[in-house]
Amino acid sequence: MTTPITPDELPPQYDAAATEKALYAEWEAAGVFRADPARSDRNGGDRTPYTIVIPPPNVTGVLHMGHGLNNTAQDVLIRWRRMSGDEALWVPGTDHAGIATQNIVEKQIAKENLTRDDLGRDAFVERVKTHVEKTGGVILEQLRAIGASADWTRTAYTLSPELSVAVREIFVRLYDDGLIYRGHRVIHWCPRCLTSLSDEEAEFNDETGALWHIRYPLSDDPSRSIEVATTRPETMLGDVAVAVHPDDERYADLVGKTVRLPISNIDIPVIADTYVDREFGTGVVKITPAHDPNDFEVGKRHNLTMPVIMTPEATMADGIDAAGRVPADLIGTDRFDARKKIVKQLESEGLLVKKQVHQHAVRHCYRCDTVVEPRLSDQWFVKMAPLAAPALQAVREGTVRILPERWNAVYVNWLENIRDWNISRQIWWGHRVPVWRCAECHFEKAYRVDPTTCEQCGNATLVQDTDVLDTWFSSQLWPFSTLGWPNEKAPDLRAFYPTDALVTAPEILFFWVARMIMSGYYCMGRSPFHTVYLTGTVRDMEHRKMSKSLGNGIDPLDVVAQFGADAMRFTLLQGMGLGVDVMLDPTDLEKSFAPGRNFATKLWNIGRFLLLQVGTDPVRDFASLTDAELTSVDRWILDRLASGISDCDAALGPARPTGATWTEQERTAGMRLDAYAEAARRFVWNDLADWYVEACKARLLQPGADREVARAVLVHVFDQALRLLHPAIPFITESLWRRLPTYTAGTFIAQAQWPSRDASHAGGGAAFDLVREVITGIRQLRSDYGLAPGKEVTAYVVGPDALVQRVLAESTLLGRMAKCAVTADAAPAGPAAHVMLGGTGLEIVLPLAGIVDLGKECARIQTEVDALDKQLTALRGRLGNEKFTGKAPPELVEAERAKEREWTARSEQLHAKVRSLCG
RNA sequence: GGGCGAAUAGCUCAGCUGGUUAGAGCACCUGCCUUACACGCAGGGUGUCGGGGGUUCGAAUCCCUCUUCGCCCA
Repeated sequence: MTTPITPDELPPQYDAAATEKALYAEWEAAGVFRADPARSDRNGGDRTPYTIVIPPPNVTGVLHMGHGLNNTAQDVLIRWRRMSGDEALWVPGTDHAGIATQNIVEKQIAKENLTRDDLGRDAFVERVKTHVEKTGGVILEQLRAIGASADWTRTAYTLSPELSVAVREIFVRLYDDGLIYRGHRVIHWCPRCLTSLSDEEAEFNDETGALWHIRYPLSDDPSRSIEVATTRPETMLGDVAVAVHPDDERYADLVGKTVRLPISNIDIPVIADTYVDREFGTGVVKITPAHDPNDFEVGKRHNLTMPVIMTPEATMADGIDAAGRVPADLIGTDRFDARKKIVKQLESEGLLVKKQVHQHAVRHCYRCDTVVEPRLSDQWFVKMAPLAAPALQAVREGTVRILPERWNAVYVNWLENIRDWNISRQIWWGHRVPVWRCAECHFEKAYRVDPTTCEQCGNATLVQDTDVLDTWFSSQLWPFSTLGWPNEKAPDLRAFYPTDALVTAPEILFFWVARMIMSGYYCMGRSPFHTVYLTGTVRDMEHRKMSKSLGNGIDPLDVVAQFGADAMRFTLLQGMGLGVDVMLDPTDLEKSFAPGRNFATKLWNIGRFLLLQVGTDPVRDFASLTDAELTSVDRWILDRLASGISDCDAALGPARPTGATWTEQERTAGMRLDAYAEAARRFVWNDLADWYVEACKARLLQPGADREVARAVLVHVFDQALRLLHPAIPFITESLWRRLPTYTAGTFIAQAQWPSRDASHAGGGAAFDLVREVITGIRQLRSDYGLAPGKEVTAYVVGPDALVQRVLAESTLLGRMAKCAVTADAAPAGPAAHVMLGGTGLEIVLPLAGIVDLGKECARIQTEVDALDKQLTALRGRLGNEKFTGKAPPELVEAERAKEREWTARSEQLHAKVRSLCG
């Protein structure tokens, strides 16, 4: 049963707003996106699973164009595999985003003049929970608007009870394996967020700063001094030594003596350590063990004290081991103000030698952009080297491939030099570190279930660690925690792990991707996926990354509202070359999304034509058509369809490695989403619309057997085209597909079979290709000679009889598409324009008395033959060169010979024409 | 400072392991509202393949070098 079509129902412009929401609701209600673990062949089913886990957006986030790009890519893959018969699962969900979410709520309560300490831990966490419940998940709703075909029944959340169990489980395992430990060292500290950060969370920014050269007088001889250089003078209050290189003769006699630390006025030793770079600055380094990671190492080697001279908020204060170091007038001063004051004081005391402009990289908090302060503290760390080993091997041996390929080296380099991961954060929003310590006997242990009494001394005096875990500690489990881990028997886990492709931005290769691979091996013994596809970045016309702070973003929902989700998706796909950034103009959405919008409309109108012309009457079963019934145009479009399908398949696949690891060839194959979009577009627009639909118009007007053949082929080809395009353009394809006469009620194109190449039609297009050349040739002449578009002309076809007949057989088409009658009669004498068909001997003569100027026609052909002869001369030169014929591959030489024969024939044909025309 | 990548049409990019008359989309130029579509149709390529050198019968493609830009890491 099909819905009757009225022209009103199909306006010339597709109305996205009226269609998309309703269609999406239908898909969801029908469970089209729901995966069933029982159908996975890993659970005894008959389908190969194909799984993607979404990079979970921040729970309070809103959709931006980066999400649009990323999720369009994932949706194309998942829809493609779903149609290909895989048990396709796309797991959606959100990340609790510890620091980011806590920051938002802290800002909120700041408006009420409250701090989190005013509320207290429990009340604050409740407050964040409430906020998340209210605003969280908006982004998942927005993903539906762009057509994301995720299985919403499996929506996950990194802070859900289920995933919290997973976090506890891996923590305890790592702890019991000795891979989680408490470390006392200098870490990156954000004085605004008041938490430590991992190395990855403290991002480098290149900045122009200053290098101050400061004189530290010798204690026993203030007339002599040693000069140090620093970019952070305020830290000198925490200096415990100055260091020189042991082989540096300049300072050899000073090692062992002490110098007087200015401002604080205490004596500190001069020590020798190979850490010092003799070439940098003065070759003397001040050692501040509590406020610099390198100095910390030096301090440990030399058994130095480690005074902390700042508060967590980075104001100056006497902290641990720092009594008497910070002068009274600096206490409570912000670090940067203190820097100015200290420089000023040094200057007035004549201890400032000079100030140099200095380019250096300064670490900033990735969440609030505050300058990170290195700070000595106790933190929990994960020992990474043992975890990194299998993850490194996975990429090296090709179990996991990273696309674009160049990221492989970046990944390998990072893992080879991996450092332990600081996982504790001094915030409240997140998974609390599951370690309890006994206040009585100090026994300490990590627990899966909250303990009540100390297992060593039996006292009920256990206190839980107050830190929470890095958000990425829970995200690293995402590919298996979302599937039911740690329950190894969970049906989803068995059915869908390992997953297949991971699609994300290169920025989080280390934050997230590498850690998922490591934890995948640690917890599951296998890599969580075999393909990492790193998308490009969405940028504006000045190539700046789109961002909230720059205000150069584009809201995907605006684009959906104006042009439809299909138009947005297609535009993004076209720009999505492997590793290529996508440029869009936030000030001109019309221009930016015109390509997708135009194609969406084109597709809609092909459908409109077809539905209105073919009608709703039953069509013949395509399979029942005999070869004899098909016309040359039918054979041509079926040939083109076969190529189109191959092109799409080659661009997208292979979906997975054929063996346990990717072969050299497979490793870089597929995932060319732009090539897929272009191949499908080219087939639909340039082949189907421009030629086949035009060629069918006359056939559809004439009732009879051929009309039924045309209807059947048209419907079949369009059905196949819609399927090819569905992953890219889900909404329009679905709404057109259900209106086809072949539609079965209750079915969805989203679940229809992906087209497979029908080789029986391959190569069947040659006959019609000749006709296309004739039409194109005539159109060129018409254009060259400025014939009015409506002006009918007569073409006289000259040449080999078989070819002449072939052209005459398509006279209706030539009349329609070239406004040209054809005849085999002898052309009348007089000026005429000519089309010579490459090497076939076929010639089309258009007598155009009064229009064609003999001189111009002569010159036109002369130009053509000159260009050809130039190429032909080069070609003959090559073929005459024995070094070429001797060394080049034989098949190439043969191809060149064939080309020479063809060009020669054509050249002769043209030369003959020139002789007859130009005398 | 270390490593990696890129430079091809006005713009964004394809051109894989050397061999096609160097391509696509957008933009642009010319002519058309040919009843599916002007968000369209027909025709048009507008290029010193960043500069210089080398290897080769043959280089956009490989090597060296310079210039410019980008990314990752410290």
